[in-house]
Amino acid sequence: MLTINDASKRTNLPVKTIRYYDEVGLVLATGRTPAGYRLYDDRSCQKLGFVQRARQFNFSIEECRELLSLYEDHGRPSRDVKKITLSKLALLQKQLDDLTTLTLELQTLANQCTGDDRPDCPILNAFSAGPIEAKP
Amino acid sequence: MLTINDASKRTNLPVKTIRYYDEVGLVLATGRTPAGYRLYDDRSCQKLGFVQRARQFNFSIEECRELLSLYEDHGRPSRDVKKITLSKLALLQKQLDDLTTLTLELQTLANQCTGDDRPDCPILNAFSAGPIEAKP
DNA sequence: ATAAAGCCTCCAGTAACAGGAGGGTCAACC
DNA sequence: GGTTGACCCTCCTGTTACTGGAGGCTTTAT
Repeated sequence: MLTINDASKRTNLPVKTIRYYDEVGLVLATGRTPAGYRLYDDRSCQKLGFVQRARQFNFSIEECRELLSLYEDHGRPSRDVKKITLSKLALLQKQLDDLTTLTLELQTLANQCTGDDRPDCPILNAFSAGPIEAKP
Repeated sequence: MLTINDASKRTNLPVKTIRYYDEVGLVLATGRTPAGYRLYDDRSCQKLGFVQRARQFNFSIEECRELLSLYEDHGRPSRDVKKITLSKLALLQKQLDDLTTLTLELQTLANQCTGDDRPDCPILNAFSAGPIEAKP
């Protein structure tokens, strides 16, 4: 059995985060010492790692909870997991598109700006006037 | 002079948001009626629009404050604005890269998953095992 | 006169933790 | 046996940029 610090070292998750996951019931501590110290075993460390990777994929805590329960249930059809994943993927795709547009527009503005002592600035002009048209 | 509702209609910002910007001192109401109603003029509406567009470019409230003060100061060198913009651009680029990698990896996993009744699922396997290698 | 719409302030909640205060516990060392 | 130092605990606050709602004026229209 590992202390929270050992579990932290094994998973590379901050102690605070592990405590938080316990608090919200996402990954519960396996047990407690008589003094109240949290204890973790291999299985719970594995779950912590699972959550960590899912979080890196932008899955929310609630989505992680869902994935984890599917992960725990060995009879579940892979269809369920794929469905969640695909909807998350669609969301990521939209974020990606938005961010790309944003970056392009801002880049256009930065290119147009001389960046010298003169006060005239296309960036501020664009912000004060309205939506931006990016030139290719 | 416009009421907060009129300003909201003109800028397409929610009333709550305009009130919030006043509260944090980002765009102050021009004045108040004897009854305490906020009033906005053309200039403040223009500032609201400015902030709205800057926010769409992922500038934080604090960054908006900075940009707004540069915007207000007509003698400022465009260098200052460009500097802020470029550092923001670098940040956006990193977000973009991360998101791209993420999307690719998740897509790879989704493709590998049959999504049927069988319980075997590459997505969950990957999450439980460790980092993912995307196959081209 | 009254009803509806609009305005106000203040409070709570959101996501996912991070930081810190105040205090108990454990192992080692002298 | 005492004491340091590293850990651990809970509880509280703060973060970002709002959103929603309660309770209560004010204005406008009928």
